[in-house]
Amino acid sequence: MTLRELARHLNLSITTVSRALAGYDDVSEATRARVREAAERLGYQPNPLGQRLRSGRTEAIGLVIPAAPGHMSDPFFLELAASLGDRLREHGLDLVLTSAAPGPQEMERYRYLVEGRRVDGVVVARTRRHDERIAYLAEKGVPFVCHGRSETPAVFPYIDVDGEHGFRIAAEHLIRLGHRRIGLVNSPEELNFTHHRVSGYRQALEAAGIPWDTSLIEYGDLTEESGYRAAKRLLSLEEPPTALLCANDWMAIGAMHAVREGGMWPGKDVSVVGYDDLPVARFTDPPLTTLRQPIRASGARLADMLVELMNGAKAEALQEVHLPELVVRGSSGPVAGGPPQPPG
Amino acid sequence: MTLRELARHLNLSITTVSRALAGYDDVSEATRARVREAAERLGYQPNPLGQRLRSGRTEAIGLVIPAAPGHMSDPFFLELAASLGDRLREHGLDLVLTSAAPGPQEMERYRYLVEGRRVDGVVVARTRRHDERIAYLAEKGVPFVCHGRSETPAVFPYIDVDGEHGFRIAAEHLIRLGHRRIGLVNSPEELNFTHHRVSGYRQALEAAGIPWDTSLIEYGDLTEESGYRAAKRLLSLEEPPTALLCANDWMAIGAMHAVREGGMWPGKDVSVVGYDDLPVARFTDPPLTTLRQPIRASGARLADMLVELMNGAKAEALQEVHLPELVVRGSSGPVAGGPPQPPG
DNA sequence: CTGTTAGCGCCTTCAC
DNA sequence: GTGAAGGCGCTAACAG
Repeated sequence: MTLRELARHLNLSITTVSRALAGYDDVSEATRARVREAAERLGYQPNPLGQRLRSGRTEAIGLVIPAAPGHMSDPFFLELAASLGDRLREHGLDLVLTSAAPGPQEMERYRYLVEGRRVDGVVVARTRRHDERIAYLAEKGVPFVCHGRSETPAVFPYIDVDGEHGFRIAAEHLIRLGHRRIGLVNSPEELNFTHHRVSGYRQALEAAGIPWDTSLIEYGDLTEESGYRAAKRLLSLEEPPTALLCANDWMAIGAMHAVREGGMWPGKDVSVVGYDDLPVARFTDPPLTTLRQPIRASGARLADMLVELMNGAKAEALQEVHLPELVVRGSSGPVAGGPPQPPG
Repeated sequence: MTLRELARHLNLSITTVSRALAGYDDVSEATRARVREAAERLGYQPNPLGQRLRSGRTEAIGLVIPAAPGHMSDPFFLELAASLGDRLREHGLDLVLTSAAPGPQEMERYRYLVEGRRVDGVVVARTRRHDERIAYLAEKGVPFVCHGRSETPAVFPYIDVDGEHGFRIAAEHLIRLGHRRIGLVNSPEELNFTHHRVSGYRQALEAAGIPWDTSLIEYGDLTEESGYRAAKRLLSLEEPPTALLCANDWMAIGAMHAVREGGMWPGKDVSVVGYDDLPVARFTDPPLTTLRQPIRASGARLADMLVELMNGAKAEALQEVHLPELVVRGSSGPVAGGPPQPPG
């Protein structure tokens, strides 16, 4: 059922039908009613292909998940994608999804979306400190919004969670429990939030007069496995930490496993703190102390921001930083008499 | 840069340029070379909007994740979506993603995609025994493929994992370890795989001469929370099970938590088995015995199937059932002397 | 108030 | 080997 067919049924011109349905006020109420009724009855739906060619807009937004398949156990991205997709649909936009591990292939995906004119805008997730994607999109002048800030020189809308605040309150929490050797199971250095978090951690240490010790920092790639390995390394130090601050819940779960393997108890011998408050965090043993981020709300807000941007809003006015909230559970507890024995 | 502009640059007609680029052989090699070079140099890319209107195809495939935002911690869907998206792109198709909890809103999403002509085909995930979505798509004649079978009367391509086999070998494993009271932390009854799995479980019991006891079956909704609750109920039976077979890893994690809370040890007092082999399964304490499904490969294969279907392949020829593999870890072990004491 | 006309960018008969 | 013309479905400027 096309506009033309509908018009023929009604003995009207295509134009009139189009305008009647679009709600123009230069069409008589009688005609409009007749058109509406017929459209309803015959199940007319405008063909988006025609509308899109006409308007030059694809009515689609792109999202490239920055992880290779097989390494995306992170529900974070699913929540983000789903909430984005849902809210975008309310704005009449489709969400087009692909994935690619950071690197040349990832940039190729962006070029495909942008230069192949497959989307009107883009959402960038998990920003990096120096972010090629942002530089590219800014240069091309494509509307885009980011989950996370970046030091890449460009002005763009973003939502971020204040990782500095997060790690500061988490470290303060541990310090209050008596911990003075707090290991960091850190995220990759290239990620933008890594720096904010480290600096929050540092602030808490300084305020408590605890010396800065780089041997207490180990890096992982946000997977359980990498958290496990990083924790292993930290726990085998001569003077091991009594607490582990981890950059996400997955690494915290890996870290707890390492603690267990060392014959110690998370929350008793070694405290462990995560980040994200995934649903699973309530069900680990012991349940995980962690920082809660509002993922779902962020997705919806990012969708709104992108629409506002495309409608001409200023990027400067579309920048938000939210505070994470510390959720204390059993995996963090008072420091034990002395530091725990190293494993083995 | 449009075809017309490119043609003008070359002093050629649009037709010739179009055909030169499309590889028709009725264009001279010299012209073709000239056209190719200019297209390259000027960065010509065909506008998909024009192609789509012309061909009547949207070049997009829809996926509606059957879960409300906030309840989709299931990395399964992310893996599926990402692997689908990547492979579809190789076929020149975009993946359009939304989500909706099963129910009227979900059907509305499908209608939006299909009747709104926003996609050429659809992927249905987590099929249900009687599946409205399948009935709808079959009736509309839209090309679609499913992850999972269904009893809904329709012939369609699918990939499924043999849950009957899975739960049978898992139950056999537990029986070999001496368990005779094996509780089921089951998935929702409306899901198609639930029945296959229960029947595999039943077969194993029968083969071992263990009587069927419906009080050992509790239902959850695949979240940790529901697994926790179901396990609580089972463990508070007068004669509690010594092993818990769970329909996915999340519920298994919830179940292990319940076991712990009852002062018992997963893998010692009560064995726990999951399903999916999520990355996290290696890092729980104890690590989780579970059934491994090839999710990533399934996504890619589903994309291929859908393309084949749209190219005229018979649906009957596109139906595959894969075998899951039992991965034995520490959460399952020999039955303890007697049944464990109920908690509290 | 309604209809005619044109054009978005592409592809594909058909004619030369 | 190449060009002209038409049309996919829609909207909007412009007449009447």
